[in-house]
Amino acid sequence: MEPAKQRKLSQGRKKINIERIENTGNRQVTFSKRRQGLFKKAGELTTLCGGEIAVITFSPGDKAYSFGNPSVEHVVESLLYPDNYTSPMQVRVGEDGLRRKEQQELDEFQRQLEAEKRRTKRSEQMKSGNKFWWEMPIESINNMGMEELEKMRGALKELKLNVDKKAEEKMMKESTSLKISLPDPTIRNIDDRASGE
Amino acid sequence: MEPAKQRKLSQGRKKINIERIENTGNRQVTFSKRRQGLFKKAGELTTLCGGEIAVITFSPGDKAYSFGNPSVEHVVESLLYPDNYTSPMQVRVGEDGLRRKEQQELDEFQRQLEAEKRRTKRSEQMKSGNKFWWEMPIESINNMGMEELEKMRGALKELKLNVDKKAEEKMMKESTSLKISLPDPTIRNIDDRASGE
DNA sequence: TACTATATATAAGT
DNA sequence: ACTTATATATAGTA
Repeated sequence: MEPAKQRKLSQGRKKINIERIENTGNRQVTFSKRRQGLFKKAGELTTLCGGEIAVITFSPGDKAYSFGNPSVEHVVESLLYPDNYTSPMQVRVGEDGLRRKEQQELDEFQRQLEAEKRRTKRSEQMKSGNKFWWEMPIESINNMGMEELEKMRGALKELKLNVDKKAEEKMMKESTSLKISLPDPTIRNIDDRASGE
Repeated sequence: MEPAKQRKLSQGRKKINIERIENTGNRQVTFSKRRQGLFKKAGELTTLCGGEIAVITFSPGDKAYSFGNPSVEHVVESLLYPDNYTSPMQVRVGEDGLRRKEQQELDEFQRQLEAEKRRTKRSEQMKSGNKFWWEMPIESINNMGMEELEKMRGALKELKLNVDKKAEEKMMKESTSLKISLPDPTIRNIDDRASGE
């Protein structure tokens, strides 16, 4: 009744050495599978142990994948800005219930932005240089839609005012004991070339 | 022939549900084991497939662990600044030779700043909602040192100019065919815990 | 920490 | 994408 069984359906998993897989197709498949496995484990780890985690990888094809709990950004910033420094991205909005809806729109938009940034292919070398969050890549501004641009514009204006104000306050307060001078000239130079004000 | 076997040396691995481990000691042990496993897998992935990877986790005790190839910083930056982006502070200082030196001082200083921040231990908070970084509240501005403040001020000004400019460009261009909406359906690879590609 | 029985991940093959 | 045999990871225990 039974048809002759073909020898073995599979030889099962074989042992492999941990070294670069030369076959391109194979490499991609393996990356895909293992990335999934890795993300799954990462998720399990946080669920089981309650820590935070971020995993970021670039595929051989240079595409970015990431997994994060609570979010990649959160974890990365926790690493970059330890201490009680309140992370700009994570600032509390709490008591002002009014903003919640707006908030969600923004979050959604942020996801888009991030995604868009990631979508682009990155180039080989990253010159040294350190970037701060408030040095937003011009590129991502280019990618913004009108609506978002306007929102940002308004917020930025307000923010700038606050910063200017604080800067001056501190300047007054610390001017006596301040030794460094991250001097105005430097900054003005930059202003100059852009604004011509 | 055999002496009575002591029950079993081990019942072996038991199945567990993926949910928070309440027992503290257990949780720590599990974190430790699984973190090791995760990092190992991460390493294998890059070796096998040649991509890049960064894994960052905070233990339940809030200690930071990370694994990266070639390095965490490299990968994180690749994610944040995909293209051959040059930060605003470094942009086009070229034509005016005079500014180069200042530029370098600034960069160096910034590096130090960042290093210093990293040294500190982070605290636990940041529970409630997020806002966009460009809607940074005053409280975090208050926490900034003078140097950082000044630097931010410069960058911010430039950023604002860029945004203003872009906003106006777009305004012109899109005023006829207003169809803002969030672009692009094709961003699958991010925040996509489960599915594969 | 070290051990082992078992749960899970996954290399090949289809 | 799906399957299967096997390699690996790991929960509970000593």
